[in-house]
Amino acid sequence: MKKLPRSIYLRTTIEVARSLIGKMIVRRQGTEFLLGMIVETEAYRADDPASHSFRGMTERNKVMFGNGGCLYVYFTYGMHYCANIVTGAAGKGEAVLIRAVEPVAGFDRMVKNRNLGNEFLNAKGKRSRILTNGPAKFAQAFGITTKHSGMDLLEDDIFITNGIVVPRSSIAAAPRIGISRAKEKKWRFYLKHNLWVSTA
DNA sequence: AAGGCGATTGCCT
DNA sequence: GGCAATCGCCTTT
Repeated sequence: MKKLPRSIYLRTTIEVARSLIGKMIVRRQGTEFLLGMIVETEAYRADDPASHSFRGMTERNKVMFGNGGCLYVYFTYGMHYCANIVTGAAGKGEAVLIRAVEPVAGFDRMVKNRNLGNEFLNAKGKRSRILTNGPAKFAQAFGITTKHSGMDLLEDDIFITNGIVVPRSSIAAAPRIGISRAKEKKWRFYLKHNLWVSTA
């Protein structure tokens, strides 16, 4: 499968967030490949009080100000990692948070990465939702930590390819989750009726 | 130098 | 539905 070109990530952040729904994120762990279909994203703009970049560049968020198409991973609540795709040209300070994916391949490895019990192996439907139905759950299932922050998605460890074609009418726009500012902005996008969406 | 809090999760009631 | 866990970063003294 072919990686999405850099130009995809250089469009407006809202457009990137919406168009990533249905795309496939691929993680190579040694000889294993983990695949997930992106089903939920959130856009964070530079002029957005809810964005880490709102008050300018800091040691934590400097990756957000790099070139579009790189990974920005941050650590929060003393225990969780969240993964974002940097958007726009270098210096802009915008990104798209990956909030949820539907597991497509590497299910057993995801179970191990999440430290879940054997009862989840080969789990189907509702029982497996908990694998990747939230930003920190996705990051943990895919083995993504701050060590990967700054990686380029046009390289071979973590990248994104075309997935399924999703009609615009199948994508919902809603307020973002877990923020205290700019709550009214409908910059969360998700695949309607999908079981792995965090609020499903 | 210190205090508050977070783009969350999982457990408990 | 409510709340503890847990710590690095950012803001304020």
